[in-house]
Amino acid sequence: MVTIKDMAEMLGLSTTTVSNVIHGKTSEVSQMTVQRVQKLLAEYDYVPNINARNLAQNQSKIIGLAMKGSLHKYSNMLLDPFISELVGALEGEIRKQGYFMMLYISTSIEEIIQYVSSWNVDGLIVTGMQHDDYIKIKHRYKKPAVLIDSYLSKDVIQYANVGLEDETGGYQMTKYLLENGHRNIGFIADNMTGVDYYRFLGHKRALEEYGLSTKEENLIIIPAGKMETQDVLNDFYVKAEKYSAFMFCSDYYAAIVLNFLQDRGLQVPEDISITGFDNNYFSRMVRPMITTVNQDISQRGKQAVHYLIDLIDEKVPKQMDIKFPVELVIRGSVRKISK
Amino acid sequence: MVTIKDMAEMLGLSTTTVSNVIHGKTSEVSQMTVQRVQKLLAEYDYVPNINARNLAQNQSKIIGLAMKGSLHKYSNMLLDPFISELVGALEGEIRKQGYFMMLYISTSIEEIIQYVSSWNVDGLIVTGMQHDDYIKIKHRYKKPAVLIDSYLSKDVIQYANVGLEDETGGYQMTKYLLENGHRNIGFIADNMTGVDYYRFLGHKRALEEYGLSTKEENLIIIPAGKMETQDVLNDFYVKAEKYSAFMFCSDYYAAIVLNFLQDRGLQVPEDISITGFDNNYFSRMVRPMITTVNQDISQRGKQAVHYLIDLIDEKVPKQMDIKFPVELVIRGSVRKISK
DNA sequence: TTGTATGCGTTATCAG
DNA sequence: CTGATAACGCATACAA
Repeated sequence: MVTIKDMAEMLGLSTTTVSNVIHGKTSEVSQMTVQRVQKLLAEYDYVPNINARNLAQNQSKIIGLAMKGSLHKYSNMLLDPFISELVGALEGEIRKQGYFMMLYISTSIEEIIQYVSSWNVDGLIVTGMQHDDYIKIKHRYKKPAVLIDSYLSKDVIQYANVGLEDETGGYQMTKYLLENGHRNIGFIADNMTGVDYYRFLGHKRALEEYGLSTKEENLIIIPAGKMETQDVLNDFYVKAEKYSAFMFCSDYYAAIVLNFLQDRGLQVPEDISITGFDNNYFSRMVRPMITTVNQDISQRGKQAVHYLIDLIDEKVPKQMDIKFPVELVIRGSVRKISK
Repeated sequence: MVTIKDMAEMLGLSTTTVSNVIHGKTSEVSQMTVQRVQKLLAEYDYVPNINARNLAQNQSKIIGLAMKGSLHKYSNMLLDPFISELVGALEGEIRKQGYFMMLYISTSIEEIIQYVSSWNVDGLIVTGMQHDDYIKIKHRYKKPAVLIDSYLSKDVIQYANVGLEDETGGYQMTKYLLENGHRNIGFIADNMTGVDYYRFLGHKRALEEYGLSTKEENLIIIPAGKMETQDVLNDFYVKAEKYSAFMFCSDYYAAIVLNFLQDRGLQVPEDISITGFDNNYFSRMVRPMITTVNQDISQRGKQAVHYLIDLIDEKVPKQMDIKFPVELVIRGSVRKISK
């Protein structure tokens, strides 16, 4: 590993001059030396030591991606296509902008904060976190951060968030079901915070427009990671009697249940209608394809990275809350009920 | 950001002593001071600066994951479930072992080498690379590396590889098809190097055991990224006439084609049999579920990380080539042809 | 146009 | 048991 000092000695120059050439500050160096230095640089495959550079400049060129892992610890979060698409999109954009991405997945916020501080991360993208967690982070991590899919109240804290029109998505999908004659709709989520809660609010609003109220029993919460268990799936088979449609908060869950029910002999949409959310390949891979709500994850990932870098460069206000649009994608998993 | 120096001053101690306490070298420090230091450490949320530590120790605690990206640059590699499961598994294990993962995806080996050297990465996991690329890396990166799914010749260079019984997988699947009466089998891959080539060799061996030879036209190579284009898919529809089975090198491709053909009115397996490779959720999500070859990606990822860390600790030989077993998973996408 | 000197935060050597 | 001091590689303010 050849260093600036090595080069300088070989050339009989100072490290300053070599460093200047490396950084293209050629206005301060004579043509001759520039050429001599560059030649040697290439010859020896000089590569800067990032640790040293970061230490000297008090930066890191790292953008951290903080994710609070789910509780069942044996899970691999990247199996969720929403997460993997997001991570891939973020990674690509971060590298394109000359930064590096480091993943900080942990069930403990404290641990995440430690890592992030330790690496002196220049900026943070935070996903899957709600109020309390984010307050904790803000308390100890003072550099820029951009949230993805968080719902916080502006009164409490300044934040930048790249979100989605979740409420609208829930509303549109429910309205579509209602228009198709459905009156007994089961709404399924694995939590009632953040994103899913707002989708539920949209659901509720649509029902109310039709003079219907949300019965408690129609809200079905399945703990994360339990959807693929036999008990839960069997229960859906039983419930399919009672409902005319199941409305899921993710294509993933929708696809699993759709397959299970059809394997058990029910027909979608003839016996039961099913809808998803996300429009990822799960919704396209099953038959019938699932009617769902489209969101452009890659676009949102890019936006988050851009905003974060602008924040790092102090070119942009600290408070920002953008909601990306959603769009109903009608496919074959919903039946039209005639009176 | 509080530093060791700050703490030392506050306590009227030297940085050495504080550093010793931090590292649990308490045998060299009096009980009293240990306690005083630890109290302050906790009080001020002391977090070490990793850049400084790495610089001083000439290490990084980073394990790099080098992936040569495919040529069509707008793609997000993590959309491939094989990649995302692998990345997730590696990430989890790396963190568990006290290291951090950094992703280096690029179409240019030179760029990857630069990044890796620059960050002074302690060890490298290399995936999707064949002979020439790896030689280049070895030439400039002198620290430990573990390959995943590479086929190199031992004569040329020492390497550690975590592979799969690809040849056996190709053999078993083909034999299964032959036993079920199939004689016109199309073998589909997106390249003929590495993994897919060995699967093909197994395919060939099984055919030969049955006294059949591999006709050139039965080997169908679809350029990566083209599988989902209409032209290619239509072509499979036409080809379905001629073959009784399509044997794919990945569940991903198998699932896409299976859905397309059924949407066009063919029946799987009645009209055409289809097999996959990997046993990931693509093979389970479609109907009929796809007969495939199982591999345990997470297990392999873990193994790779363990071996790499042992290599870093110099506990293990530099040459290693392990092949994980495969297993036929019989499901419903292959028809039995009676004479 | 080039060089000197210093600091970034930590670890490690060696002396007290 | 504790403390000076140097070293890691680079960037930069300031001098020459």
